Amino acid sequence: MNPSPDPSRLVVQFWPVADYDLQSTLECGQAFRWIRSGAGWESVIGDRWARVEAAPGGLTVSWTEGASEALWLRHHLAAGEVLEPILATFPDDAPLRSAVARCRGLRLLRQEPWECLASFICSSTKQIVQIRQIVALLSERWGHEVAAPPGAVLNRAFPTATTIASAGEGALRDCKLGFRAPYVLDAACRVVEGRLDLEALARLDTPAAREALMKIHGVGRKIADCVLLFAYGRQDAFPIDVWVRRALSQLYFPRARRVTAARLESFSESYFGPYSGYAQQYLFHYIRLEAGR
DNA sequence: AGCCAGGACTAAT
DNA sequence: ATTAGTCATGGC
Repeated sequence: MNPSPDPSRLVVQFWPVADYDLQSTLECGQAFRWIRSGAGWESVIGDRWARVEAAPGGLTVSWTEGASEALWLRHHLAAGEVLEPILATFPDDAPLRSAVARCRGLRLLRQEPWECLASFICSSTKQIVQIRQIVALLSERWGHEVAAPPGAVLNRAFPTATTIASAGEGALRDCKLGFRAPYVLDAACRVVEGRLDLEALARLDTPAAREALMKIHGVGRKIADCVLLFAYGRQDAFPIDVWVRRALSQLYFPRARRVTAARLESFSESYFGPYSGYAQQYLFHYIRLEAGR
């Protein structure tokens, strides 16, 4: 069953794209399966291997299947999106000016809903390095092999809901999911049994889709918003985690002793505009970069 | 060694 | 409607 990798089918293209900060985009904590590979990164998107490297004026991209255009990869990377008008909608304030100055070109990826959902259920009270490790373990043990060139750093897809559902809780705990194991299992069972239709979510409005996601055990407001933003392109979704809460409190309510979650939520809904989710990701990445210095 | 991590759930006010 | 305790596990 080994889809024998055929190096001759490796396609390499240069894509001209303005305003693309590849490192910020792939390492800002929105996705967990882009792995460093020399001067670039590798991943498996759906069931296709891909590699990306920053180049002057754009991206050098390679893949192994479907020789012509790789629209799936262009879509995932948001390489056709024009960033300037999005950034122009941000409020003109000091925090966002600093954030954009620091990581202009950061883009929101468009991820597979199931992988995104399962990954973010695993994210609860975990550091990003650990989430990446969990996702790698799950994929190595339970993902099916995909065609990849010799020497590729990874060659397995993220496991399907069907596979996870049949894997069992113990097998998931072996991948270091801890107390999140039954949550991911529950989500997988819902998908397999048709009680959760991830494709149908795309046709719901954002509040209805959020409500449906939050019915899954282990999915609260924050994780639901991550899935809405990173998988369904709902750029008005605004995930508030510990870092964003810290950023909003310090940068926008510096005098307040304590800011409630409800206050931050209503502020985020009214202040940041139609691309608030984009602004959120700039603030998230920015404050983490600052904290790491 | 102790605190924190892209939280959510439950039980108790 | 808020609040404390609990859940695994590892980085720093």
